[in-house]
Amino acid sequence: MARVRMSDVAARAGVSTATVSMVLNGVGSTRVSPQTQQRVREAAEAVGYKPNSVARSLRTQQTRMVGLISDTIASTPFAGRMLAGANDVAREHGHLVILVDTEQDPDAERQALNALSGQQVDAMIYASMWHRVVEVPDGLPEDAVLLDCAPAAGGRAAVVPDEQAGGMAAVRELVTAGHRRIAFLDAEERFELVASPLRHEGYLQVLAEAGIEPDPALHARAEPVAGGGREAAQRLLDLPAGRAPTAMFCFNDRMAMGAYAAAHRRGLSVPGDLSVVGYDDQQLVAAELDPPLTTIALPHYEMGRWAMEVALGLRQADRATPYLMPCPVIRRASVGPPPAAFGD
Amino acid sequence: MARVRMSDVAARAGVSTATVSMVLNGVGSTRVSPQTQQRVREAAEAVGYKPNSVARSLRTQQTRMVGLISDTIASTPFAGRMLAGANDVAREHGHLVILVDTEQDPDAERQALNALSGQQVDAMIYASMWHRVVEVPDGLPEDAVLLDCAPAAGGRAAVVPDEQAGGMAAVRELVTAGHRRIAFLDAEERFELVASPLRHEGYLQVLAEAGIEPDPALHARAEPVAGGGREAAQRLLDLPAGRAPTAMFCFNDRMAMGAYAAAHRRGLSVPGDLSVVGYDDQQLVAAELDPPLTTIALPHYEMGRWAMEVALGLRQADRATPYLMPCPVIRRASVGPPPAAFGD
DNA sequence: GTGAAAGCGCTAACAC
DNA sequence: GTGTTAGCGCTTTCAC
Repeated sequence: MARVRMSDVAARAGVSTATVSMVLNGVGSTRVSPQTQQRVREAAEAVGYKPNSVARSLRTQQTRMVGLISDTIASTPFAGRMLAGANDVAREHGHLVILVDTEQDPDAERQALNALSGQQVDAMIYASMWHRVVEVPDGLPEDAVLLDCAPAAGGRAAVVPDEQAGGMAAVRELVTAGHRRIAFLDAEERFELVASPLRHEGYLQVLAEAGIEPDPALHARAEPVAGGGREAAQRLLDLPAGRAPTAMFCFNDRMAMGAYAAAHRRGLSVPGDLSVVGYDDQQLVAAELDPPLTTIALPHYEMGRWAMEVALGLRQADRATPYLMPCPVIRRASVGPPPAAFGD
Repeated sequence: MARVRMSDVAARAGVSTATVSMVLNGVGSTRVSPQTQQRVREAAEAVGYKPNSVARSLRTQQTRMVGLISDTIASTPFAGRMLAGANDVAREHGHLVILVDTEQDPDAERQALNALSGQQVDAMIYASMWHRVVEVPDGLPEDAVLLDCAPAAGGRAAVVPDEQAGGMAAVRELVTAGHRRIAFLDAEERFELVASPLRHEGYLQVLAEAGIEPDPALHARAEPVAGGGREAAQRLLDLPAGRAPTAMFCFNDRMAMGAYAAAHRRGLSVPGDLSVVGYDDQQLVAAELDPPLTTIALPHYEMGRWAMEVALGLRQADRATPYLMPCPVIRRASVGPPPAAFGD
């Protein structure tokens, strides 16, 4: 079954292809008579006409496709939400997204850039699967939008999570519950996570607001995984009574998972004896922990939407500094008042 | 900066566009003189020529793009691996993938199908983000490949995990370690997971091979999440000594996480007192548990590759029955011999 | 060994 | 109101 073309519709309706084109694109609504329009539509329906977007793209010079280059779609559970956000906006506006995963290979990146520009995509998004600062590859169009990463050199539309505000929100949960000895289980510096100093800054700021003197002993660092969190938490819990924390703000949910383990090992209950706040809102971890973890969500879906909106010109972006997307707090059950013994 | 076309290269090299086309596509290598080829290549380089694939596609009637329709990319941590597999193969063969997420909305599905066929994609993959049986939407091309789902009506190329073999492998781990009282923490029937009866079948089969009489009391069902796993495990552990299991094969890693919790609550250690095997190999759960969980991996990456290979015609598929992709066992540290008390 | 010319399926000036 | 026509940028016969 050969594809039916516009000329087939035109022939059947007894009009020219120009007329068919106008009618089907709603352009000549005022110019073409209603009867003709009717006839054209019926003919199109009858022969099962489907426009060929390749031909249209060649003619109009726009493809209604946007390229999305990502460094590693596979290894992060967040990728999906980001793609979903971008995808939704694209679909809402009649666009398709071409996904290319470069796996952090500069070669693949160049190739992808070439392929996409050859494909004449209308816009491009360059996405990182975790918040970082990137060296923008040359060849990336000026108007490409950076998603979950900030350009080392600046001057580009970009969106990243507002980590500092997120850190503040996390610590506020704890301060509000009455805690004064609040630890920060941070990632080790060698991981070079841009979120790390930002969240720490937020932590310090809220302590200051609350008039709490930050205790350097309460700023622990470890590998940002469950095991690291457990070790760090154990060290903290080993502090002499009165100096030990009654609450922990963890760099991520996995470390929080470790903090739970450390507490349980010494017979402490969460949140009875120890309150815990995580970061990331990783479904598989945060929601399944017992008790469910209060945490700060990374706004991946929203960032995906934002990036696509800017890419499609639906929204203006300030190229001077990345847009900071708020990180909402997800209240579950791991925060409570400090135990009476440490009450004051 | 206007795009440079083939005619620009031709002009600069002093040849016709036909010649440029041949040279750049390596078609006329025998026909065009080496000198001319050289000149053309230099000219192309000099003016920074990038072929316009839209025009090429219109002419050649193939776009080197494959459409990948998925039902929910967002909500599963596995989506990424599947996409990565498909993407890798596509890239290895000079293709691009257009990703469309329909969020299980039949309307969006129809739209996506239309958009992709209008886009003249060379092939199509229809992916489910968890193993199920699907009603294939009409309009899906005959030669589309189903990924992680089986067509209700049959007759299509499809790939799904070999759940039964996976179940067998899991239970074999336990039998080999010396266990005879092995429980299966299954998902409740209301979830209608096609994997569930298949894994159960594998479980029964290995018990039979090992000459172990299956005890219906050891086939527990619960919601396939951590909480469900914990409850089911508790019930099992409540069985009178001698009837209680020394090992548990859990429908998924989250339930296994619950089984750990149940064991810990009653002071049992894993794997000292209780051996546990999961399913899925969810990185954030399986690897971070303490001790790390022995589990069966879902071969998402491989299935993604397989689907793309079939889609691109690099591999033949039997349309009569879905291809069963093996699920490898991932040995970590949650399996050991049964405790001496229950030794025999 | 190279070029001229037709045409992929569509849109948009411009005629009438 | 509707049709004619000229391309969009490329590939590919066919002529020379």
